[in-house]
Amino acid sequence: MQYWLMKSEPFVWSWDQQVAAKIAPWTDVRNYQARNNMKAMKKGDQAFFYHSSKGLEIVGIMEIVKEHYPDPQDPRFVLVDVKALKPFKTPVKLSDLKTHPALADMAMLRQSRLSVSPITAGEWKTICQIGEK
DNA sequence: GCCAACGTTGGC
DNA sequence: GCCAACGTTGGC
Repeated sequence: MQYWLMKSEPFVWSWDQQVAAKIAPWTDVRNYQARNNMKAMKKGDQAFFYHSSKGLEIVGIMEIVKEHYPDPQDPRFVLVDVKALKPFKTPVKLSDLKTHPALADMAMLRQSRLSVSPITAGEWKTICQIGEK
């Protein structure tokens, strides 16, 4: 199983909307590196939901329920379907990620503009421990 | 609102 | 294929 982090601006698509929608496609990724990460996703993989621009925190965990398929808006890009699994008790702030020594190599920190990035198993565990406190 | 860090575009 | 100019993302 692989782990991911997916960013969304909450005023465009928020965690609460994701929860209400149950299963929804992850749309509007227009970056090839992010797309390639989406193509690498397998059914059953888990992903953090991160609120960018406003919030700046990981708010919960999602599961990939359908692997990549062409984006009808632009066939060069793809969609995956995701489902909210559970919210964090304590959202994990960007500032927490930045200050934690075990997370210094996180892909999203190294490349802040990448909207879909891989998370290692170790990073996943560390972040979940903070979020479930 | 600013700006750093990228990514994309288009002329050559 | 290079690179300057421009556009976008996203934190501050």
